[in-house]
Parts: sequence; C-alpha cells; structure tokens
Amino acid sequence: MRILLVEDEPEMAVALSAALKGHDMVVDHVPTLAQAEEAISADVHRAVLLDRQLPDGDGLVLIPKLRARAVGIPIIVLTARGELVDRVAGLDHGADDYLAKPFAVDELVARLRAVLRRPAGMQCDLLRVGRLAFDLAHREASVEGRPFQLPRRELLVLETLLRRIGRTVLRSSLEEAVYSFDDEIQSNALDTHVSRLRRKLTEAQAGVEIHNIRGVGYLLKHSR
Amino acid sequence: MRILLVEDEPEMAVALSAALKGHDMVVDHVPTLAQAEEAISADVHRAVLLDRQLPDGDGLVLIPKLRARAVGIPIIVLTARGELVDRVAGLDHGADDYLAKPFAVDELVARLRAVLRRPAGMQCDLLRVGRLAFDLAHREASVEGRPFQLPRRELLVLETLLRRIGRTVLRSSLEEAVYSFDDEIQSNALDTHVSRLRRKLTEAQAGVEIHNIRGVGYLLKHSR
DNA sequence: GACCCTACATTGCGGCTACATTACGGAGAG
DNA sequence: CTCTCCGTAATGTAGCCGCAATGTAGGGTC
Repeated sequence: MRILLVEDEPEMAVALSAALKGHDMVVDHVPTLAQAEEAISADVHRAVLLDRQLPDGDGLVLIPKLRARAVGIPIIVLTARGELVDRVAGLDHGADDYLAKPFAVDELVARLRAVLRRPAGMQCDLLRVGRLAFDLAHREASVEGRPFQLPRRELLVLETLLRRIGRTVLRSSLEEAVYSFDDEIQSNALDTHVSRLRRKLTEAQAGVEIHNIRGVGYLLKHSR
Repeated sequence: MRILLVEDEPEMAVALSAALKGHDMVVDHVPTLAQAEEAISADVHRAVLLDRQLPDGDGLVLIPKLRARAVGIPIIVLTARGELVDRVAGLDHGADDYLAKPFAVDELVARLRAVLRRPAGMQCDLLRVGRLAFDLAHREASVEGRPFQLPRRELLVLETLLRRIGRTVLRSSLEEAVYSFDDEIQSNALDTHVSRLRRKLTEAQAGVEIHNIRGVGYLLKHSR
C-alpha cells in the first residue's frame, strides 16, 4: 500500500510517515504542490493525504489535477482550519474525506482504510441513481442524459443527499452544506429548498425520492 | 443512549443537546463540576462530554472521579484550547478523546460513536437477531435488509433491549435509557412504547419477541 | 376454585412540534 | 426593467407521544 503525503511542515510529515509505516504502508512525502503533481504522474499511489496550507498554494487546487490523472484515487484533505466552511469546501472540491488538525493518527488510518475499502463504483465521480446522474467534477445534474438545471441552493441539497445516498443526512449537516458560516438562517429556508427540489425531481421523473426522517433529517433513495 | 454533557456556556449546551438529540441520544446537561459528580452517581449515562473551562474548575479534575465511579465510561473532552499541549494533557488525564472548539457536530457524533463502539470494537457493530438487524453506528434498524423505521422513543427501547439481548432489562433501566432527568413522566408511557414497538415488530415479521418479566422488566429474544 | 389486587397490554384522544407547501417581496444579474 | 433566485412568513398537515381509560393476565390468599 503506497501513499502520497503532501505536507510542508517537516515535523508533521515525519510523524505521519512514521505512524503510517507502522501500519504497513509505504509513504512518499513531498512538500509542495508542484512535486505532488510530478509524483502522482508516476501512478503508483493508492491514496493521497493532502495538506491545504502549502508553500505554493492551497492544496485543494491539486484535487482536479489528481482526478484528471488518477480518476478514482482516494484523497483525504488535512487542514489546520477546522471550520465548517472549509470542511464543505474540501468535500465540494471532490475530496473523499477531510480531517482537521489536530487529529488522532488512528483516526487517520481508520479513514484511510475506509476510503480504500470502498467499491470502485463509489470512487467514480459520476453518481447515478434512478434516471438521475450527478457529475461531481462539474457539479451538474442530468436526467437520462438531458441536463437537469437547478439553482445553487437546490443543487447543494441534491449533491449533499446524493453523496450519502440511502443514508439519512442530518438536518444540521444539510444546513452546514448549503449555508456558509456567516449566512444566518432564521426560517424554514431549507425546507422550501427541499420542497422545490422535490417538485422538480418528480416533474423530471428523476426516479429518486427525498424522504424525511422526522426529527433527524432527510434521505434520498431510488423510488421503488 | 444517554449522555451527560458538562458545559457551562448555555448557548453551546443548547446547541449540542439539540444536535445529539437529533441523533437519538438522550442528553442530560449540567453546567458545573459539582453537579456533574452528582449526576454521574446515578450511573445511567453511557458517555460524558466534558468541557474544560467550568465555573468551579478545570474539567480535567473530574476525570479521575468519573473513573472511580464508572470505570469504563467513555469521556470526550471539549475545549477552546486546541493546542497540542492541551491535547496531550487531556489524553494523559485519561480522556478517551479530545475535541477542540470549534468543531463540526458531525465529527463529535462520529467520535462519540467510535468510543462507544470501542469495547465491542472487534465485533461488527451490526446486531442481528432473527430477521432484525440493528446498525449501532448509524442507529438504524432493518428487517431482512429493508429499512425498519421507528420513532425516537421506540428506537431507544429497541436499542436498549438489543444491547442486552436474552437478558432481562429492568423496567427502571429502560426508563432511564429512554427518558432524561427532566423528561419525568407520570404515566405508563413506557408501556405504550413497548406495545407499539411490539406491534411493529410482528407486523414486520422481525422474528423477535419482547417478553415481560412481571414486576422486573422486559427481555428481548429470538422467536424460535 | 373463588376472589382480589396489581402489573401489564392495548387503544383512542389531544396537544404539540416538525415538516410541507404556497405566496410574497426583496435583491441581484443581465 | 425583468427575470430568477431565495429568504421569510403564513397556513395546512402529519406524526409522535404523553395521558388515561379500559381490558387482561398473573399470582397470592383463603
């Protein structure tokens, strides 16, 4: 199991490398975005651990390039910024998981194994449910090949539900995914988005349903 | 699943309680160390969320006392101080995990579940009885793979009985698991939940039965 | 066995809360 | 200016849940 670690702080890099080696992993460490790009082109890594704060830019910009070169490779973003906005930003950019520093090494290893265990289908960046398809890379939905255009908020709701299809998404998670930190909401705005999205999904015969779990959140599933 | 939250900031406490409640947990909130000690002596909580900055001292001093009273109970320390030094201090004092504010509620819940799973960590966290399966991690029940949806209280009853399958659960234990301190009830509400749960279990042909032990409590077992 | 007391079972009702849906108006883009 | 998006609020609806009334079964005593 060979891992690419993109991290500029030497202390952190050494510690992580040691820990991962202890778990029978082979770690290649690079400190910059440029070197990371070069390393990934060798196409020998099964996963990428990506710090955001790098000397030559935000680690997130690397994600699309990684996706272009090695489509299904799992990416876990590491960051000192634990704010929700950043978390969402990370996942929106196509990362597979996100870990805020400080974190337990055990947790990192656990999540790494989790993303590596995932079936190949999940790693594809085109989610399909019913007649609906969602291109995570371009953030576009389509029904039976026809573009299914949605306003921003509704698209965020749909994407968030799709990323956790068949499993309940907490109402709070949904709010966090749709609204940034300083967007203050004091109404049932989220409900209206869900409602409008529902109508459009049925009108387009997307073949998916949004169920409500009372007191908990929502869940998207294939309709029958 | 009943949790003790030790937190003095009302705003944070309210938010956390609400969030945890959304995950089908029962939360008792106390704002001081003294009250925390008293609450834990009731011995009904399965985990403790402990803030460090409390009006009557550092939350860490509570840990040895908790360990004395409730040996294996998981403790997660919450703190505004996210420095590594503090982290180590927290773990050194015997906490099971450590979370720096601000944190995502989802992450807290995930870690809470992780530490609660730990004793049974080697086993799969999917309890199976008859045709019924209960996913402890996601707090979802299913019958033969089909989702088996239940309201909050009934789910709590089912989970509590499942965790002690084949053994009688005291009526008082069940009440403690389902209701928090201030949820005090004065009727046979618990019985009605058991009744409704029974009906749903038979309707879904779950293959389990809830037996009553007169004057003692209830017991869940495989129905032949 | 007759009787009674108590614990449990079951059901319907009402209040409460969460959710669904619709209409409206403001704000920003073109 | 016009159109779309989106937050707000009002209104309607459904589900949960505590409560109480009524029925049933267990177990004790005589």
